[in-house]
Amino acid sequence: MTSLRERKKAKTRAAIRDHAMRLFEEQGFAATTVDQIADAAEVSPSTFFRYFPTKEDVVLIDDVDAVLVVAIRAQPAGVEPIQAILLAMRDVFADLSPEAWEFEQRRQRLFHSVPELRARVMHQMTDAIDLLAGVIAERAGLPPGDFSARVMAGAAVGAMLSVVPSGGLPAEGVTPADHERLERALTLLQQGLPLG
Amino acid sequence: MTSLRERKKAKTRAAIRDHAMRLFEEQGFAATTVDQIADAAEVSPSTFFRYFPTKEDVVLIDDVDAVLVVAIRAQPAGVEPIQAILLAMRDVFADLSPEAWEFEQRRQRLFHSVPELRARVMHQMTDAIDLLAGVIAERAGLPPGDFSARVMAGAAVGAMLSVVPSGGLPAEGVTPADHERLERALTLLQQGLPLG
DNA sequence: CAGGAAATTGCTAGTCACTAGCTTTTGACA
DNA sequence: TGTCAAAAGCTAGTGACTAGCAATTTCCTG
Repeated sequence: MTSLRERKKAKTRAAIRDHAMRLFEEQGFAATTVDQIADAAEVSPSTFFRYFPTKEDVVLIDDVDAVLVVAIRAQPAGVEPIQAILLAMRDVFADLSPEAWEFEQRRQRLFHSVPELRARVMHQMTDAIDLLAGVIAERAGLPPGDFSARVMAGAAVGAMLSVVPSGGLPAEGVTPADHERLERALTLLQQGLPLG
Repeated sequence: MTSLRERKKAKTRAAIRDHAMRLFEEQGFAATTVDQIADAAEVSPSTFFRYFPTKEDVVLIDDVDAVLVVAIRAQPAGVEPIQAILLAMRDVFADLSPEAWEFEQRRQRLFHSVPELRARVMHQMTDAIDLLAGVIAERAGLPPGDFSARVMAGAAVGAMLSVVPSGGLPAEGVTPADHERLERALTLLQQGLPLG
């Protein structure tokens, strides 16, 4: 079913992304030019921009939030909202292949060190809150856009964010150590944020 | 005490910012070039960059989080953390002069409509969490860096963020309507996030 | 007030991300 | 094999931002 064209396109996309990641890791994000990446991937600079709208986008993925939403919807109806998020995250992480896991870690490392990328990831947080708010309201039988569901979604995302000290949306790639902290954070939130 | 030099500098800075804001509002952020701003403010483009490192920074302020931290520290010792945040915000808003308030609203409107700016504001959220976590731990007599304090800080910031549907850190400028929602959000958080 | 140090500004020339429009190549399919 | 459309390359820009140098302005001291 996959035509030659599609296969080639996928290969080009992968080549660009791989060389970009490698160069970012070797020389840093800012010091790597799009031309260098294009050269390494043996495409023209214009082709680079046809595949990725900006240099940053090479390391960003699109539909991660959506995956989480699906996983939350898949939880049994009786489960409480925060608990459902927690279980859903476990499912998502359990489904990660070793390669995917390793790739996530590399990306996470990049996010960690490059401010511009961190900013972009944060930006997706608003969307994450929107999505989560929708799912929470849905599960609780509340109208979409319900304020209390929104606040809970915000608190959940914020709690998740606090786990990775220097930023990075957990749903988008976390190290194993972070994963455990993530669980603890959501558990705390579930218990009404006890201190100490 | 203010030398001629300092006064001139302040005036130049204000001129650049005012003209930039005006042009952004009139023509949009992307459509406004630094050269235009420089022309309008009657300085050279290089001078623009001496005052503001990037075009975005013209609309961004620096120490807003610090103000909030001070206000939280000023709350009486017995008050619970979230409550302290709530009271502190009231104090901060009460202290705003009418002009400052109006300026904040203009900025808020810009953040609302310009994705790049939103991203930058979000970026400051991590710092906000760090600061808040410190203050919360301090007030609760916990060691700095305490995990539960961090999670609470994250949840608080997230809850505040959820108030403004399309982003924008509340502490940095909110419309009056937002202010009321902000209070409600923190109250909900305080009550352990009841739904409905 | 003179006159030099220090700060501030402007200018020049550049790099790099990104866009628009056009031509050339290459895979698809009759 | 010939034709059509997708994809890649090329050219020429724009605009944010930097580095370094020269001119100007404010400040300070004698």
